[in-house]
Amino acid sequence: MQPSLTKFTIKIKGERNDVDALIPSSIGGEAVISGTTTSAPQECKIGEQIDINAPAFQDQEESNLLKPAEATSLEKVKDNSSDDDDQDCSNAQNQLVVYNPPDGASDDVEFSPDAVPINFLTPPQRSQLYNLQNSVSRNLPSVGAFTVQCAKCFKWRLIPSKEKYEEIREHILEQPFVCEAAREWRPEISCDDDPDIRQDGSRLWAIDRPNIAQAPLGWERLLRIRGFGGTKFADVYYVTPSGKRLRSMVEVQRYLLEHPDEAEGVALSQFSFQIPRPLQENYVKKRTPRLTFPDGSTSGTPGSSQARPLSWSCPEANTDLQLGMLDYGSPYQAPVVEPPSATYQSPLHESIDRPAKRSKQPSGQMYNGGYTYMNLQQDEGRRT
DNA sequence: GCCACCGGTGGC
DNA sequence: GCCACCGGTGGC
Repeated sequence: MQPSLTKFTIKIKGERNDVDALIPSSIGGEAVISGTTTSAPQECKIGEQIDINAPAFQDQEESNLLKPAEATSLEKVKDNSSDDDDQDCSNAQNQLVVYNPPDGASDDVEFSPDAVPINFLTPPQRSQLYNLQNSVSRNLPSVGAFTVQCAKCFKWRLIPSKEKYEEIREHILEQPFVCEAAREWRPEISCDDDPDIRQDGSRLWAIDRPNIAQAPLGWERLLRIRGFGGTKFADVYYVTPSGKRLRSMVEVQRYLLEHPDEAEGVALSQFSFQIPRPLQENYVKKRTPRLTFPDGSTSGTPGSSQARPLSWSCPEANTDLQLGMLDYGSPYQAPVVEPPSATYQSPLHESIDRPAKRSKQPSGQMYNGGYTYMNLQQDEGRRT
C-alpha cells in the first residue's frame, strides 16, 4: 500500500540562469523546471501552471507542510524570499517542488516524502560523509551519498552506508523511514534536528525506486551512473559471488542455471535492474522519433532535441520551465551523485576540479562500497 | 584481449 | 515514451 503523497512544493528563490530542477510525485510523476527564473516562491496545484516570476507566499511554518494522507495539492514551504508579484498558478502539469537556488546558497527546501534524490557531492563532501577513498572510475558521476526522507517531518537524512540504504529501501513502502530510525547510527537524532541535506543546487539528485530487494547474500548490486547527455542515466549490474557481472535478468537467470551452487537460496525476485531517475531533466538525452522518408533515409538524431517546456505559459515567465511526471510509487531514498565539476560549486566546500578527459582518467574501483566518486562529462566531452 | 561503458532498438 | 536487453568498442 503506497502512501498517498500527491503534494509538492515549489520554491523559487533568488536569481539564476539555467535552472534545472525536478521533483517527483508519488502519484506518478516528475516535474522539471529549467531555464532562467527570477525569484519568488509560489504555490501550484496539479494541472495548474506556475509563473515562476511572480507569486510568493507568506512564511510558513513546517507544520503547514502537507501531510501525506491529506495531500491533494501543492503545499507551501517555509520561505524567506520576497513575496511580491503574487500570482495564481495555472496549468502546471502536476505538483512539484521547484526552486531556483542562488549560486552557492543553501536554500531551505523541503521535499514531500516521496522525493528520492540522488544528489551529487564533491569528493571532500563525500569523504566527510562516508570516509571514502578515492573511487573515481573514469570520468563518470557516481552515487555520492544516500539520503532518505523522514515520512513525518520530511527532512532528509543521510544514510551511513549503501547496505543500510538498501535495507531501508527494500521496505520503504511498508515501513516508511522516520528520523527515529536513524538513531541506529545517530542516537540523538529526531525530527527536531535540521535536515542533513537540502536540495540547494549544489548536488544533482536522482529518484530511486522503492522496495528494491537487497541483493542475495554474497552478491552485490552496482549502480553505475552514466555521463551527462547519454542515452541512459545509469546501469545496474549484479556481481556474482564469483565476481562475474550480470547486466540483465536474462543473464541472471542463465547464470543461476549454470551455477547451481551459487543459485541455492537465490530467487530472481531478489534482482532488479531498475535504475533511478535523474532530477536534472536534461541529464539524459531525449530520443527523437526516427522519421523514415520515402527514399529510406531517416532523420531525427538523438540529442538534437532540446528539452521543451511542457506547459509553462504564464506571460511573465521568461523561463523555460519543464514539467513532467515521474512514475514511482513512493521513493523515499536518495543516492547522491557527484556534480559536474565545472558547473556546480559546492556551498560547503571547494568545487570539484574540472575532470580531465575521460580517456585520461585512471580507472578506479567500480563502486567502492557504493559511494564512489565520479565526475560528470564536461563540454569537452562527447556528444553534441 | 578484456571489459566498462555507451548506444540503439524492439517490445510494450 | 520507457525500458530491458545486448552489441560494439575505446581505453586500459
